[in-house]
Amino acid sequence: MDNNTDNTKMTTKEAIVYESLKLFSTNGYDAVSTRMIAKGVNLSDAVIYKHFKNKREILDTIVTICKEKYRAKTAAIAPDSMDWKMVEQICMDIFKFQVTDEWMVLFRKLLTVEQYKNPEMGKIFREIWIDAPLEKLSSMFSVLIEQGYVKKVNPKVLATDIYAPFFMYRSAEMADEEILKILQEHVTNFRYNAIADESYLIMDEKYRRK
Amino acid sequence: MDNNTDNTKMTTKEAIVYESLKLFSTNGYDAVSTRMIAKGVNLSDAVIYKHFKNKREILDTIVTICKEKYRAKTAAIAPDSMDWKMVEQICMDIFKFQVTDEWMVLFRKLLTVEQYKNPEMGKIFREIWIDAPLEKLSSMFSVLIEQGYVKKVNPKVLATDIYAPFFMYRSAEMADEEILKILQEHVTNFRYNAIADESYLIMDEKYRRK
DNA sequence: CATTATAGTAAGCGTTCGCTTACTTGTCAA
DNA sequence: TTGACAAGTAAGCGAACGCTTACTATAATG
Repeated sequence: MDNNTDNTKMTTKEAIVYESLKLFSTNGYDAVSTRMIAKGVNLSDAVIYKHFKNKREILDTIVTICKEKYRAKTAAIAPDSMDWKMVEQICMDIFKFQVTDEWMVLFRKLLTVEQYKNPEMGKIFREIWIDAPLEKLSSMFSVLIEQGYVKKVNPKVLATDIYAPFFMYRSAEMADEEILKILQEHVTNFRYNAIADESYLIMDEKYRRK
Repeated sequence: MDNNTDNTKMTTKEAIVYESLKLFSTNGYDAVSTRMIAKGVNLSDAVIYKHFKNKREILDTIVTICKEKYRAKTAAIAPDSMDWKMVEQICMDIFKFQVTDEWMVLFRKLLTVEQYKNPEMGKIFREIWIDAPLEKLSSMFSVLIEQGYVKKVNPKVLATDIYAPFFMYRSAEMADEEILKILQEHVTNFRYNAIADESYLIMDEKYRRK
């Protein structure tokens, strides 16, 4: 499937990048030595410098690759309709991608532990995990409000309200079933509060209130 | 006022702890050398080992001190009444404490960057910044629901909904006025959605709906 | 006044760091 | 066949690491 996690099919350079991402994301950039990385890919540490001019270039390569993976994935999330189901769909797509894709999970951890030391990392962290999701949801709510589906509330507030719990529980590495249950309840409750006119939903059994 | 930030009145040991906290919280434990700490307090690096048996003990001391500061502060937050005003009060008290108190800000950053490397740090991070606030708010909502003030919704969902935005924006180091405005709107909107019977609020001009 | 403990320093120990050098091996086109 | 080159290794460089030692100044105590 995903050859990024299948070490046997990776080139040495790819293996170094992947191993470095794994180590950097839990230990932080400075706490990981080039010898640790080399050991992880069963090579001499000198071979790293055949593929990268220095340690920093490994980190830069990671950032470039992960930003591109993020860009490609989020570009694919294009709403083809604009109703409540789509909001739920977008929410779940974003969340699943952020929690399922191993590179994204590791990249988020890396950005988390490097955000204060490295301002560029902090900027990327905010863009990817806060600003972009809020903006996307915000613009969706704007349309839904205009169409009369959602109550007239500041769309950024709505975006914040629905997204923040995902952000919080995800940061906590607690994505077990109890959390998913709470998040599901949260979305249901949010829908109940936000929707102005549910007649356009009543067609779908799934959304019918008890 | 707070002698923790007044270096002139600190003992050498206190100065070392404070300087270490500042450095650890932005750079991470491993990326900070004992020589950097010593330079920060204008002393020879050897003097650190007159006060601490090793580098790790500085970190342990920081954790002990900050956990105690946290415990003392949150123990002081005891609701004397149980109405909506109190919920807002608790929310704001927790938030202000978490954003204003310099030791808590630095400690939160430290836990953030060390949470994956050090499981104990991860545990403390979740306890202080997620579990404890959710539990506190949750129990308050339970009472308010029982009293009929708040709609019958899972109290943990309510706690999540009101607290998560504070968590998210705070993690992002974005506590500027625009964020505070959004958070204020968020609380207002939450109140509007959650309250079952607003007659007990109507006495207070502040809460009267337009 | 002599003693003792505390808080500081300069120097340096052994180890690990990022990185380089000199060298070997395998591959593949001319 | 050979020659060029990419991909690997062992060894080691200078610097920085955590930490120790030997020593000094100061202040309190018997």
